[in-house]
Amino acid sequence: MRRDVFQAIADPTRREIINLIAFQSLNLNAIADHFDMSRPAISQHIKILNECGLLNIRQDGRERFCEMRFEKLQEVANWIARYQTFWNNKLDDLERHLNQKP
Amino acid sequence: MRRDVFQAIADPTRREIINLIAFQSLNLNAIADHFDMSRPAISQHIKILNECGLLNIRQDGRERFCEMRFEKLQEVANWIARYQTFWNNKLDDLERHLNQKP
DNA sequence: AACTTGCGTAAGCAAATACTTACACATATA
DNA sequence: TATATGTGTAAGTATTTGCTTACGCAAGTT
Repeated sequence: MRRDVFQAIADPTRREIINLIAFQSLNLNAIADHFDMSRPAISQHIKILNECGLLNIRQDGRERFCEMRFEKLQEVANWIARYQTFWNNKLDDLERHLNQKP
Repeated sequence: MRRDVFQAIADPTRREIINLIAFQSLNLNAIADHFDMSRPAISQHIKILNECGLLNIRQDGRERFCEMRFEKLQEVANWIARYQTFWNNKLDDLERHLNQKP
């Protein structure tokens, strides 16, 4: 059972959940209300997001509030950024080449 | 059968392939040599990467060279950037708060 | 104390995934 | 022409995934 960020954000439902809690923390039922899916299904998705560090769960009485953790998403951004730099330079070179006076 | 970038980069082997061709285009066998896996397996991974637009295939005689296409990876970066902005502001606010003179 | 609410988890299941081997086929080389 | 090389694809398979329903349990409410 792989459990990394790339795997976690591969699922559209989980990306939706991230989108929901990114700007406000919500409890599990509030999240589940947004989906045409059983509550346990959402519970399992949240478990996965939690296990790979994309969210924190704050217990408040019988409710559990999901709070986004951005650092892990940043890891993905960093992975992409490696190529981004190289690619931007390549595009710059191309542009310079095209702008060369004949 | 879903076929989007998030799904494509979820697999570690495919991320490795991206890493290999990001800086130099390689033919299929050259890519397959890097893995403890059958050539057809790699062929299938490349098919997926191709179908979701992460690479181009340039035919040269009997060889097929895989060339990275960065734009699709950029889509993932953009998705993350939405939260990045929000999150950075939050961190800035926190920092300002901590730096406040008492 | 009984009931409601919010949730986790187990069991079951269909579909997807990531491989394998076997084969086909075009392109180069002898 | 015969052979080697580079590759795609089909079929088979074990494992993983994403759901479901059923149940249990602790925290609040009556």
